[in-house]
Amino acid sequence: MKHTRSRATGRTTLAQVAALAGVSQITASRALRSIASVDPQLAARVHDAAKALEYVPNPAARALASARSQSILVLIPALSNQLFIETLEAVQGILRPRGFEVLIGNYHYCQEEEEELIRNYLSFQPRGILLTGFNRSEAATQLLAKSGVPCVYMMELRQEHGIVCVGFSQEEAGAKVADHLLSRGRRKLAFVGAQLDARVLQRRDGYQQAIATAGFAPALEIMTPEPSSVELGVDLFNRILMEHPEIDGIFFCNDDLAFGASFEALRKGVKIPAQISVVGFNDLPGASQMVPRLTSVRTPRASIGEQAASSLLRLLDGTGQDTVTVDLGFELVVRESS
Amino acid sequence: MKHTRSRATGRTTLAQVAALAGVSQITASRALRSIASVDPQLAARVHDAAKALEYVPNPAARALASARSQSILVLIPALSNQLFIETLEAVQGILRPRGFEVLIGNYHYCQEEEEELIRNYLSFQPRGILLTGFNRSEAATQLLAKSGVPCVYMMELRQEHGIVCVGFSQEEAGAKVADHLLSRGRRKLAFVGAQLDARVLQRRDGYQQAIATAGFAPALEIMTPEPSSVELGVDLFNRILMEHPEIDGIFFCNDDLAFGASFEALRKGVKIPAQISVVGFNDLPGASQMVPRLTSVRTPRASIGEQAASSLLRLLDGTGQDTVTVDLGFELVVRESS
DNA sequence: CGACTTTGAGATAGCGCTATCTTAGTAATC
DNA sequence: GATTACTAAGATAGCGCTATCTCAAAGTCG
Repeated sequence: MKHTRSRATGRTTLAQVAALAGVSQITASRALRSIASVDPQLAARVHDAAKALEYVPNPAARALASARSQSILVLIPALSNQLFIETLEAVQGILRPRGFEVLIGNYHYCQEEEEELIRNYLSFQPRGILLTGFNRSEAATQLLAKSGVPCVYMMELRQEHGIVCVGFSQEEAGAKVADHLLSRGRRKLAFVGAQLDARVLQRRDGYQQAIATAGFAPALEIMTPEPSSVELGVDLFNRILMEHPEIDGIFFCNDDLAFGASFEALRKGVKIPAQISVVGFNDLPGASQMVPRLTSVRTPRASIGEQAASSLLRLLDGTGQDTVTVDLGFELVVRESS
Repeated sequence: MKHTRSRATGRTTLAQVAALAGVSQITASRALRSIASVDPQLAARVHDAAKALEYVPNPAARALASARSQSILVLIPALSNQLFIETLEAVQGILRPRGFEVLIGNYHYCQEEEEELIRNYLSFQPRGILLTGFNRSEAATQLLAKSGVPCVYMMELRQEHGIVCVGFSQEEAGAKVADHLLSRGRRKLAFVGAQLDARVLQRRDGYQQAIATAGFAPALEIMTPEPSSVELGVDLFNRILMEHPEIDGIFFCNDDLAFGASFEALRKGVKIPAQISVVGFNDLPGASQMVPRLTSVRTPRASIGEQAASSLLRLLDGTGQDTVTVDLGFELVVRESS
């Protein structure tokens, strides 16, 4: 007897659907993929058969035969930051309904890990990749280029041939905060950055530039590679109070830090904004309820996810340009803390 | 000429590795999968060849040929809750290094969506599934059972044949909070629950039971299906102040809500805990820095993710029992707010 | 020492789909 | 009306791996 593997997966195959519909397997395949050259009547028969048999295509077989998957990789630097979660949700909201599988790669703000993730996930032949910013290892960049997989960059902007990106100007946002603090009469400004990713540095640059343009000079800059957190905000705020009592305005590059500072200020009896103005970044949920309500920069992270995913989709179906820069802007939300 | 599909994927195949190593393809396959019956010397040759050619296996081909993938599905009710993010990170920390691909399914606390996700992801033939709690649609349960894919349940406990679960007793946690508030002399207790998922209800049950056991009765219960948030905490706290001024202790089923209440209390000049004791749940980052520092129940969400993933792995390689209940406990962290 | 396990490596045959190539059948062109 | 040009549906041949089956070589034993 001819040998046949018995798998008993119990799953319906395309062949069964085709048989029931009375067409060849390839026609069934074409019908289910809505390929034009199939007679509408035949297509309808195939769809009915598929429904009747509860047919579910096998993604592995499809990927193997067509050398392309239906998955899209999203690389983000952290899940622990609410910011990226909102972006991710928006991305999924666009991609999943369109039948794409969203693979999430969290590289913990680590270039080596990002490179490793790219290497790994590239073996899944993703249809496209959504990346956060432009700062990555040379090897990672090479891998991406060599793979030929369409990429869309999120969060930062860069006008360069072949780059599709969706974000806002981190520099301008930083500048806006500096201008705001200066407009409040603050002159001894401190910049507090944690995590030190590329975006924080860009905000810092814009902020410094704005201060310089206004004819002043930054008074203090604290940059720490530690991840941003409420606790860290408490510590850094205390450090500023102790070591730099002259500071009258602080730009925390992340709301978490500003939250911690606000708590500590309440505890220490330091008046915000009377004594020190505080500005955060991202306008995370809760910022508006802080005591005092926190001035922050509202970033369009959900829209970024949405638009980036849509741009990628357009790139995939060929209706998009391969060089686009979508600037979604930001909004300085002025509240009590400044 | 014989027709051959030109794909130009440029990717090395197992056949090339086998050729370079001078063995048959199947032997190369076995060697790379570390299957015992391969001569160590041959295996070494194969590994060298694979490294030299930068061979990366094709997951689709592997999945198709073996009728099993290397992916594991994790279903969580929300990404927006920091709680689940920590669980997720822990799960990935265990699974990814072992070569598994972690598929994340977020069902937004919606049974229909969970069912849909299960239906969809099951077509990827995941090796295993990590689920949150036991509360799901009948259809979803059926799908899971029919699929035969090994499952591990997180967060809740249920001693039942064939169930592997890792979590803690939500009831006991609720009871512990009630006892604590009573021990502080609080007698007019309010329970505030949002989202109304199964776990919140379990905490509520334990809490009520404990109050009854102590010979008292709950004074107020606010349950809203809205998602938990700082803003909601503000609103509900205000509602309690206005409509139930007699309340002297509140158990917020989520820290978010307690955060909002704390802010509003500061703003309104309501003294916590002098006038009202406040207890949160989950001990999210920030709870310890709140003003006043928030009493909360620290839940072992990271350990739950870790242990659940490990249990699933054991189930997969056959070294685990199919009925296990791992109770990781919880800890009431008493701080200033009570 | 010959019949009988064990073992390890290779040969073969698909997994369930889709890319190509063919081939009838139909329409268009002169 | 015969030649050319399309079209739509089917036949064929894999995609890159692994499950099984085969078979020769190497033990094992009474």
